[in-house]
Amino acid sequence: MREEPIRAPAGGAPEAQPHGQRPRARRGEGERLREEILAAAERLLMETDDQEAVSIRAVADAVGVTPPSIYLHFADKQDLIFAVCERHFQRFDRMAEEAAAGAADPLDALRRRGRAYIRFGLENPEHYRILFMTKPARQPAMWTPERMANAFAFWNHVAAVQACVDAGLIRAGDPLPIALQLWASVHGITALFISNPDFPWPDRERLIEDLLDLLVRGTRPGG
Amino acid sequence: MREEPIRAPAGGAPEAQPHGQRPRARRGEGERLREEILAAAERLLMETDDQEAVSIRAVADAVGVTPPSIYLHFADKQDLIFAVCERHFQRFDRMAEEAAAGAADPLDALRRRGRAYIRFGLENPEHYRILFMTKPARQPAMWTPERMANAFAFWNHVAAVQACVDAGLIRAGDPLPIALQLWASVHGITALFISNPDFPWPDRERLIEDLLDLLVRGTRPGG
DNA sequence: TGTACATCAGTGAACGCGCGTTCACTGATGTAC
DNA sequence: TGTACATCAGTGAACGCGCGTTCACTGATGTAC
Repeated sequence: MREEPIRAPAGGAPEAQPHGQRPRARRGEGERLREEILAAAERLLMETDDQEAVSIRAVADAVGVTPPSIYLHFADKQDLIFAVCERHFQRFDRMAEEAAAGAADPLDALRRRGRAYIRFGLENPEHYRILFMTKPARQPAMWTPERMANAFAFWNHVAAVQACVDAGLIRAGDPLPIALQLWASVHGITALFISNPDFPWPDRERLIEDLLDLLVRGTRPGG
Repeated sequence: MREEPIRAPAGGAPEAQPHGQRPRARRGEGERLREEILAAAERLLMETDDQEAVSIRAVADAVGVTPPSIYLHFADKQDLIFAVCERHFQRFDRMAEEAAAGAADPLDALRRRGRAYIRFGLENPEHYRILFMTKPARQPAMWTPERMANAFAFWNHVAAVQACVDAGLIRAGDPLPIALQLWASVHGITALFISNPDFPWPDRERLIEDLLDLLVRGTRPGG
């Protein structure tokens, strides 16, 4: 069942000529195309869950523009793909905050953040893979550690660890290494699930909760 | 500094004709080519640390054979690449056993195994990436969970956890979930280091040891 | 108010790319009788 | 002992592939004077 390449609706025109569907932006409004490209690429990535299906040509087609136009707004394909994922992950920050909102105490909040992290990764596996599992050689030049850290609200995570330390729920000390260790662990289970869905995992939810238990016990003070 | 494609030494012949370097195997000895292909591919993968550089053509050239010959022994490229990595990882089993050999107690042995796992992954990042971080769609058809589990001596790992349970060093219960949680965590830090070497990690060795500490504390009995 | 000019937002066509894989074939080796 | 035949271990040539990206160009919009 082959589908036609996705195109923007042709409006009211009964016979829309190729690429005529989209009116050229006025001067100073070139940024609008950037938004349309991001939206089209995001939709393609969600539909296919495969970054290779999000070709420059497919995105251009979806927007109603020719391929070279993409390069007016993005340095190359990886730059576009990462921008799409980065923008998508802005939702994670909000979700983590919401998850932590009803927490009984700082430790419970940290736990809920971890659960939200894993869940968000599993719900958006291709986005997750692109941002956190791409080999360095394929990362765009402008993909800095700071951008990556922001993508999953790393500093809020560190603050959540600090709150536990302040409340005496995690052994005293620099929260940064502990935050990194916890991140590594929840990344690990997320990444394994994503890359190896057919591994004979026991109940996933249970495994996640047990891992969170283990991590919480491991960070207890007075160890 | 471009290099010529790697070729097998031409022996003593002053003018070796193309593909004439390698004598055709006798009947029943076709398996020898399989070994030579694996060896050449392994060498290419080690030299380049990039599975895309290990092309069918490059491997065939290195062996002194034409590309279609590869398909006499491997279903496709992924099948070859995974076979190379799987074979390479057989060394890990031995390394883990050696690492555990001098342990003071079963918990120390488990810890040493974890350290060896991370180290082996970091020393062979492309192999590790291929076996444990490849997306399902790119895994060869015959890459089963059993083969993956064997690749990193999973059942020895489970036995090491069981030994801790038996010695009362890990809380009683099914060792399998605990083994999976520990695996996920050490995978996490390995994978993060591999995919994000430029992240501003604090001292890596320290971070690894701290994570292992955390995991050991988290599995303690009487929590 | 008119107009030469600059700039912006795109277009159209093509390049270059080596790659994985397939297909029909061959020449040497062994084997049945 | 000779020979027709089967089989094994390869070869040679080509297909198909859409892809990312670049380059020279254009037409509409705005602006200085």
